[in-house]
Amino acid sequence: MSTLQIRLEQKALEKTAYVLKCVAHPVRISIIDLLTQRDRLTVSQLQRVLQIEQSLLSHHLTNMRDKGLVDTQREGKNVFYSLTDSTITDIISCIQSCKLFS
Amino acid sequence: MSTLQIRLEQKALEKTAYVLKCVAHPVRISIIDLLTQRDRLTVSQLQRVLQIEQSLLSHHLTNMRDKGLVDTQREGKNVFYSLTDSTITDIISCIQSCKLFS
DNA sequence: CCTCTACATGAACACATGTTCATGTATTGC
DNA sequence: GCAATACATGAACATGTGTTCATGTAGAGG
Repeated sequence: MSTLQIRLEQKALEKTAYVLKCVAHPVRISIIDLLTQRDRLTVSQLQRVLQIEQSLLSHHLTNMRDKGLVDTQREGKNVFYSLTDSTITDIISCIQSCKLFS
Repeated sequence: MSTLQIRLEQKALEKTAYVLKCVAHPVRISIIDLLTQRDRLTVSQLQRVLQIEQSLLSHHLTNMRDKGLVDTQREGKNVFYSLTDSTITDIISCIQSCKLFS
């Protein structure tokens, strides 16, 4: 029997919690779900589906961008959002397969 | 091209966010990590490894219990904590394989 | 240059969360 | 019954988060 210890470094723990906290919101989970379906979407496109106030959506997107979850590209008047790391999707499907969450 | 829509029901979204929010904390991630290594652990055992105040740990554990992440069994003076759903572990390993989190 | 569209930002607020400290409760052994 | 161990709980506080509202900026078209 090996000694019991935390298998993650402090830094990794904090980063993980930091990013997970950002995922842990209904609107932001929806955004991730939508971005796995379309690769990239404008704010307006997201807003049409999510049916929330433009500024609220913008705050959420800025939040996700700050934490490195999404990237942006401006094209004319539009700003396209996309997932920086598509493996984030795995977390969503992982969650869905978890009885705890249903 | 199919129409764009959120593939999760509102209830599922909320439950997912609710539980994820609970996972998203360094101490609680550590607890999950430790409980995947040992199946069940007492508060004192956890405290020895985590090196945090007893009451703080207890609050975190109560929190996790309220949200259905862990179960408890009392045996004499000890209370054993265990994961209710071992698939929660998948989220942790999923996170670790995700570049975003390192 | 004006206006419209698309998006971002900042202040303000209500509310949730993390932590500490003090105290409470359950079980065991004497 | 008393003390010690193991754990839980509650109040209080600081800090963080989600949301709204008002306003700002950037690009396109006329």
